Amino acid sequence: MVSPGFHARVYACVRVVPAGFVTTYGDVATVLGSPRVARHVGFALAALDDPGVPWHRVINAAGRISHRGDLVRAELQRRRLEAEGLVFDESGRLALARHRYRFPTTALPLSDADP
DNA sequence: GGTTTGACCATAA
DNA sequence: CTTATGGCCAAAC
Repeated sequence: MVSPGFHARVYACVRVVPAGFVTTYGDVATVLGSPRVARHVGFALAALDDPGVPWHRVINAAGRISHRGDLVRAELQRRRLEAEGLVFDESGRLALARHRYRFPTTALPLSDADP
């Protein structure tokens, strides 16, 4: 992969998140190098067509599921997260502080080029 | 090619 | 707690 598109990088990051943990759009964007492209992380996942990518482990900074109208997707996401042991509180949020996955500072699947 | 759009985020009121 | 606003930048049109 010599010319990784933005989507491909998003998928690579999400693929790293282990089961039982979650990450946020902003975190993924930050790991990719720009904390301001959080929207594109969601945009990339919206166009996702790879069952190997655990898209359900990506939530927003508030610890809630971003459905943006698609409640069906949100319910599926919540179900998958609960199946991995995550627990939502009464407000529909989950303990981000406990389950947030920390991306390694090195050895990320983005090392296609050196800064 | 410019314009629109978005599974967001931080801040302010 | 909620709503409003500005910013951001890669795809789709």
